[in-house]
Amino acid sequence: MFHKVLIAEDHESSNVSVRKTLEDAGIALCDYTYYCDDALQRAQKAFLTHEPYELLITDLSFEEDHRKQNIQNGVDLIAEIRKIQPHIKVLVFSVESKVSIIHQLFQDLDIDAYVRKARRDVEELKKALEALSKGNKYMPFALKQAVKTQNTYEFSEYDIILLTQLSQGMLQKDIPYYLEKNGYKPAGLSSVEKRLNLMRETLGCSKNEQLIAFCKDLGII
Amino acid sequence: MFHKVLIAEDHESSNVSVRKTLEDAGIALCDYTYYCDDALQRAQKAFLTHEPYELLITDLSFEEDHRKQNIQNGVDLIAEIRKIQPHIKVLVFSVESKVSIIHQLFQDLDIDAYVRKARRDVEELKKALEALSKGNKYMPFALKQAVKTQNTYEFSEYDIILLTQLSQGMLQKDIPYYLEKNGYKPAGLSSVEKRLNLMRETLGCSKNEQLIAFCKDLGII
DNA sequence: TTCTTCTTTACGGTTTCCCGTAAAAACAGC
DNA sequence: GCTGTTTTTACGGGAAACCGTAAAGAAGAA
Repeated sequence: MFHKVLIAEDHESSNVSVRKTLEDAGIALCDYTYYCDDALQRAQKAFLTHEPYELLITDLSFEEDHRKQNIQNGVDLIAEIRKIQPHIKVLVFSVESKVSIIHQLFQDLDIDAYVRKARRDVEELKKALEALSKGNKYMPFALKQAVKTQNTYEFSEYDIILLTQLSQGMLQKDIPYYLEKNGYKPAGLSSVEKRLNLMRETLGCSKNEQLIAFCKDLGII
Repeated sequence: MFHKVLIAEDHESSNVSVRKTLEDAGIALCDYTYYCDDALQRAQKAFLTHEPYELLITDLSFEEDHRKQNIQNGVDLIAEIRKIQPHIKVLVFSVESKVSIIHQLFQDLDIDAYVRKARRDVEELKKALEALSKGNKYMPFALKQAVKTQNTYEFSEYDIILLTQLSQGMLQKDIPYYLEKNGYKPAGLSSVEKRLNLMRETLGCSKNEQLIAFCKDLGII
């Protein structure tokens, strides 16, 4: 089992639970922070004093408040800590449920475990710790419970620009001008129409209003 | 301070933290459930044996899983428990941050406290318990401020029907038929147009897409 | 280069939406 | 009953969106 663990989690209630879980698992030395910058600082210090953390447990989203932060989310935090300590194990603990996003964490950041904040999350945390301490990865429900809906459509940056502008009240016919001014291509009205049509078609939306509502629900815009 | 508290919270980690917070506050008798139906059942039983709960702490959203539930969210749970025990105090503990939704909880369900899952949530829980035990309500600071500055526009049931239908892809011109079929008045297309126009005007939206996005953000639809 | 293929744009017809005006209906008070 | 007010509906012109098709352009391969 691990000896020295670092927790980065802004929600106090989650932070407490993670700590308690580690305690129950017999991990005595566990430090915690509510901000990414603090976490990085602690990791740096621990590494320099030759007492590095073996495991980082972090959330993905951190809320902004009065304290200005350089690092504002878990992904960046992981990247920064890995720069100074490439082989630290990482467990991500978050509410995120989109398979594609979780998959990216394993693929791009090479994280070691993902536990979703959900009904049995403490139980899962324990299992994940178990697996990690044995040198295994832990990616539980990720591929099993394929998240609901046929959200197979991949929204491009271009799509999101269109949706954002629409949702901010820009007329469709004015979007070409906006696109051109900001250097996005294609900029023709027909292209805009075609793209919107494709999105509606793919997602089974008959009108733009429905499309906007759908994307709002997905948190894309 | 309270003597008997019931917790309904599906996330195990949050559930644990709330329990620990109550414990620290010296509340010995605290039961917890991960499902709404279980919570209702316990409340019923406690009430019938003349040992009712004094306080309900509940989340708003409960995730579905293999266990089919009659009650699927905190709002319904509160309503059901209040049917049998109208004066039970209620503290809602949720990630919801939309002012309009929280405001509705106080207004329509007459809840006694709201604590948002966030950076200092355990601290806030303690304060809320303190306030409640003294017979006070506990509102997040942001809400008190926002109550005044909140957009004065009151969404009627009729408005929400229009917005909902639009967001589900119904053509504007088909809405009169729908309204008439379901007995809503007025049902004329002009009335629909006028109402939508008023909403856009009042909320500073130039297009329906923007209106839908706005209302999605507010959590109205 | 030329040819092919794919992407982007331009254009026209149709539908839907937007908005103003006016008629019709509902409602209140007398 | 009548009269004035408000709400609802009907209608019509113009703008925007929608949709199909065809032309223009870009990219790649021979």
